[in-house]
Amino acid sequence: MPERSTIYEVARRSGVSTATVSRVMGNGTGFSEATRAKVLAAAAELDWFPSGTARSLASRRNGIVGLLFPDFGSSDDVDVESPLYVDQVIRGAESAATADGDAVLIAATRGASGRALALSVASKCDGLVVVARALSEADIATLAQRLPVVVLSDQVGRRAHVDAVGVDNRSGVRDLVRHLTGVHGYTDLAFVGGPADSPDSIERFAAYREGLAAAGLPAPRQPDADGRFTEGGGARAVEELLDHRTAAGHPAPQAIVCGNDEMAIGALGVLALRHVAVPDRVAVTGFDDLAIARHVRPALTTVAQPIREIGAEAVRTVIARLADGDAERRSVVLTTRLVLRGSCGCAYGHAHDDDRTGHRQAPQVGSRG
Amino acid sequence: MPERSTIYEVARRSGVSTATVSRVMGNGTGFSEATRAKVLAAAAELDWFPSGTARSLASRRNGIVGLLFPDFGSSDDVDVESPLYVDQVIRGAESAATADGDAVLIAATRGASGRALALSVASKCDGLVVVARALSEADIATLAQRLPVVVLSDQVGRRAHVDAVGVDNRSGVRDLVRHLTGVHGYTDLAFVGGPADSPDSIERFAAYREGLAAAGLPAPRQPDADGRFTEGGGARAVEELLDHRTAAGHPAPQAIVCGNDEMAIGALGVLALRHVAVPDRVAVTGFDDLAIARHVRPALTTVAQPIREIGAEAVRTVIARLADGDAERRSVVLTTRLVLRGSCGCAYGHAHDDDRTGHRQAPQVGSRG
DNA sequence: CTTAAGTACGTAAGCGCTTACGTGACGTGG
DNA sequence: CCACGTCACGTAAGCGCTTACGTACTTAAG
Repeated sequence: MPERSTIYEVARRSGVSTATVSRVMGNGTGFSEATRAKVLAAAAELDWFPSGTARSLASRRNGIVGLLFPDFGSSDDVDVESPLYVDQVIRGAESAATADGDAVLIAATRGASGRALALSVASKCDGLVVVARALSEADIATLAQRLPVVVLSDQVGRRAHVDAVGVDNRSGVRDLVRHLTGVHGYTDLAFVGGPADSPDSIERFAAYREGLAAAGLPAPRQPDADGRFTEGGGARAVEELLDHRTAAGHPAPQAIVCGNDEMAIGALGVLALRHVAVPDRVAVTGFDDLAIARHVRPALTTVAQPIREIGAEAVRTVIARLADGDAERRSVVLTTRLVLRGSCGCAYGHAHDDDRTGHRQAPQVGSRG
Repeated sequence: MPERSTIYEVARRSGVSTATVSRVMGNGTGFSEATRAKVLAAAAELDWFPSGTARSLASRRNGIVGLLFPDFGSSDDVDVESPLYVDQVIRGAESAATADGDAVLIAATRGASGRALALSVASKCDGLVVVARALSEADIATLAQRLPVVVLSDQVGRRAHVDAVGVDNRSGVRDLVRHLTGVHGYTDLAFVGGPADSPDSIERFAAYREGLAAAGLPAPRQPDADGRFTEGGGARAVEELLDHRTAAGHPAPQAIVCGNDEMAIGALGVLALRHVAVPDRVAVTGFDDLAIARHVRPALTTVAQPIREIGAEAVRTVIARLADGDAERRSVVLTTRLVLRGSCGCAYGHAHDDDRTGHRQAPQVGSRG
């Protein structure tokens, strides 16, 4: 790389002070049109543009918001946990940040390396978005006293001094269970959960139980199987579920409610291998409404959540907090939506059916969640 | 946010100079164990960790590599172009960066806003990865004289002073066409291309022509249709293709070779709607081997490319260049691999078949590619 | 003509670190 | 006992910007 020029050279070359150069490149007031032209010309001649780093140090803002997410890929071998979810969050975050002139710095916490990585990232950002399970409570607390932190998909409202963005898992799952029990009349359901420490998984299971209770059906204390939120895990969970039932002399459940789409897809695979007809013999549902959900056969009935919007809203929340550090603590809860396709027993068999969906509500924003 | 403490307070509190604090927090030599403990204790008491920004300015390195990618989402309405491809690149980049203690700053260039965004991002990074079509040649040149730039999936070796990472599109597509013509005996093929300015699309079409020529078949000058790399675009392209053929009194082609998986999936949808049996009446193939390719029915025959690895390799190349700016220009070409599934006419009908694949070669790294 | 309010700058003091260079203490070989 | 190398630090000069403050000049009101 050639020697970089600095604001001093630009200032000298255009016959003004560095302050004026800075003003021209920055906020845009306090100089005449003629001066502006001179400065821009000098900058262009030298191929110069201001150093973001120096700018950040002087102005105490660098226009970077960090995004920390968990990556279980390496520890979980083939069953890479839903990169799709995080990918969507990333894209949403990026678009909200770019819309504001900021950029997103991403880093995955892998197991124990969390704290050091988090500090390193935090030291380079104005604010931070932390996806659930990426960081311990203690680490979040440490960071939160240095910069604005927004937590994603965690039990909204649990923490003091930390903003949160999440979705209404409960009403989505309740609608789903009501549909399964009410419309299809299933009475024998099973739930395949995600990791036991996943707030989303916990909430979804709780809502599943509420749904069963509301239908007058008995509800188990624990998920019937743990699919770890992965396709492979879901497949294994369903295999065990089926084997257990068989061993106990029971038939397969009428419906398998999965904690996310990936596990549901794993379930579909196992059921196909075992020649169990879906949805005729067993219905299967997911959660997320990933793009893939409409492409599997039968197409997956699921609960849609606005994943990109979660990422976007998180970044907006960080930016808002940056603008007003004393604002009241903020909890955003985005709504979910039941998406009916073939796998629950609704009209199926056609490729590229229009989805039949529940109604959509406006997002709700509240404080003290 | 409370007032942040600085290295000065930590130094005073631990009874050493700021230089020593810096040494303890940084490179890790030039102090005794006792001193180290004192400094760390003071830092912990004050909840202090060094400012990445200040550190960057002083050390002329910030451990951030930027990733610029095009986002055609907004301009293309429903047909968001393959976010999946970029998502994978991002994840690959992230993992390579994290492995090196760096982080990745991402930003999407949307249409004309490109240059300003690029400068803003570049000013915050040590080096830059630019996905094909994210930036103009001129802008890349400007940036390249300030920091290391690596271009992705572009015609490898075209630019001076800019490293590149790409895949061997040609051999993948040639293998594919040989399979289609040789094994299945198809003689009437059609090609659905991506955007005319996409280097990948151009290369794949060129290889398609070579494949046809090698089989002694006539090759068109242009792709038979343009599907813009999107699912919706692919669907429309195939509709037009079919209608054209019908209008001209010709039958549908025996095989439709699509420039990427998403268009192939769109094709599958249209063919299903029109009750054209795949692969019995028309075979369909893609390119990329996205996760979804194995889930559609029939499962998609496609050419796999190591997308994550592309992102990872790009970051590694940036880092290498940072370490040795005078090293020879570097071009990395990763290999592709034919993945045979049902949609080309090979064994089909089972869910979760094992894929049958071509052989895998070691990646080739060369210079002056 | 005087005064007050702008406007268009320039001066220079940082922002919070890193690091080249210097210093003193200590050990070691001759 | 001295010269010299090593180690553990301290001193202080930046890194390349932003911005509070000050100054000179212009304009308009009184």
